[in-house]
Amino acid sequence: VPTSTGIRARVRGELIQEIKAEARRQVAEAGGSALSLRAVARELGMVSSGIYRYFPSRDQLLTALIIDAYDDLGAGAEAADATCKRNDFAGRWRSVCHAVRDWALGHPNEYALTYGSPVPGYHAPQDTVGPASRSTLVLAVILRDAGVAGALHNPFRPEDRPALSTEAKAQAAGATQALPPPAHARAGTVELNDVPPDAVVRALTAWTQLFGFISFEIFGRFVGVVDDTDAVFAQAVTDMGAFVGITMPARPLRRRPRSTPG
Amino acid sequence: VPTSTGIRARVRGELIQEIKAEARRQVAEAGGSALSLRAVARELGMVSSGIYRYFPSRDQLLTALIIDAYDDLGAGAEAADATCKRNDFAGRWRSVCHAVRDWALGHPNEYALTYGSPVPGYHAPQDTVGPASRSTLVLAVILRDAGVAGALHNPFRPEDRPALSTEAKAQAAGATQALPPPAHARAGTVELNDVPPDAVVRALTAWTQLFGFISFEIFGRFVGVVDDTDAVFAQAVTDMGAFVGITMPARPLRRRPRSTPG
DNA sequence: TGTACATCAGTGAACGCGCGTTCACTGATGTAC
DNA sequence: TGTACATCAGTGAACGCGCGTTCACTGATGTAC
Repeated sequence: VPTSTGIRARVRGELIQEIKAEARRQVAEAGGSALSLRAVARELGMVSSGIYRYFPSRDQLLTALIIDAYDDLGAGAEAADATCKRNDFAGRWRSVCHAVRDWALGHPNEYALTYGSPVPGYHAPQDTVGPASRSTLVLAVILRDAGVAGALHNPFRPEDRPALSTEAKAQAAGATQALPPPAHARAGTVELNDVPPDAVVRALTAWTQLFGFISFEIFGRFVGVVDDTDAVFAQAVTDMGAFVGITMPARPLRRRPRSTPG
Repeated sequence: VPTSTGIRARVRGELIQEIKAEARRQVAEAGGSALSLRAVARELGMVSSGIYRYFPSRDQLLTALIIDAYDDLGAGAEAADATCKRNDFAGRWRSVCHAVRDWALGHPNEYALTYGSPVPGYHAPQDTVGPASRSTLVLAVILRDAGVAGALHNPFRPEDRPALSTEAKAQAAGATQALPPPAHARAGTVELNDVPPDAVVRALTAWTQLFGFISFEIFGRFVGVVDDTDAVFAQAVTDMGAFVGITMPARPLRRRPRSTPG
């Protein structure tokens, strides 16, 4: 019976987790480029070369962290989506957007690792693209569901409604096909056939806005301009939801807990 | 006569420019954290310690580059704005947004330096905040001018118009006051008294969208999703201009020149 | 115009640091008969 | 159940690298009388 092999494998798995946890701690403190195998080993009471039993190189450890971060964010987005009634598209949109921001503010350096400028000298391998799209896919599914339910309307007054260029329309069709199947095969490929192309383009725009806001907040762009970022973010989520075409009823502001200084 | 002193000062100034140019080249190639005083000196045929005659530390050289980058971007935005008739708010909005993106795509690593995740171990000093706000100020002035001219309308159909939370409204008032005077004192403080608070909040949202899109494009988020980023960006600029409240007439797509592979 | 002195640019050696990765090794843990 | 062997985890020394910064120095360039 290979139970003894199982024990070795389990211990090995646990140590891999410990290494990642310590590496994550370092990334959280000083950013991705500060990740050092020697420092990780030191902290674990190990000699530096010992790490090589578990990760073949620094880059592979970094890759593992990045994949975990994407998966963590994606799981958070999926969980936030799951708390809402399926036909409450405004609620789902809000819930997922706030979950993405909450995760980012809770893990600023992991956010920087995944959505900031790439770590110098590191190039992401193919394995990251599945997990990377997981959170985006949640938003895409909301869009699709709203489209299928006929709950997407162009929200602009006729006289203010911008024309959709033929080139942008073509891109909307392309993006519809391009959505990859989710990492853990929770669902099949997302088809956006029931979403009008102008709404697809506005959704792409909203997608960039969501992460643009979060990046600005984490990288300090709002200092001296906006202090109550909770309020402005919530308003932006509402406005952009409406912009995409979801009807967004008013809702009281839910705040993030703030850490109280000693 | 101090003309001889003048000569020394001029030569000194030129070498400072050469050092910055070489440093910029390195940043453009490998990112901000790869900037090395030794490498700069080497490339200039100088011994590494010689640099210290011109910059007291690596961080100060990096700061100089960052300030230059902000100023370059800001000057580009101002120039783009200046090409338009003052009351052509749609044209000014488009022109400035495209100028910001053009600059960013032309200087991806300087963009990463300024709008990406902060360089590890580096903390930006106070001198950068003036230049940093220069490009933003151009957008703010367009918003103000449109407001003063009565050219801002809430573009949403009444039934899709999101409510403005009282907290967000308060932030709009704050942001109005907070806009700093421009770096080179081209104009006084920008007052947004004639811009309705909901439009101010939507403008903040559009601001984050602009840089969010550019960051996604430069950091490779669109790979496999959108290929004609020119088209989608132009559409996003149009849609977001309308979202803010500017009437955006249709306009043919102007493309960025693409580099043709050898 | 000519000399004495001060300023400044650039040199070269050195300090001390931490890094990723390799390699031959020692024991301990598990496997097969 | 007991022994012989293979696997694997972790060690410790070493290689070679590039970095930021300091410091005492040598000449050349400019200044003052």
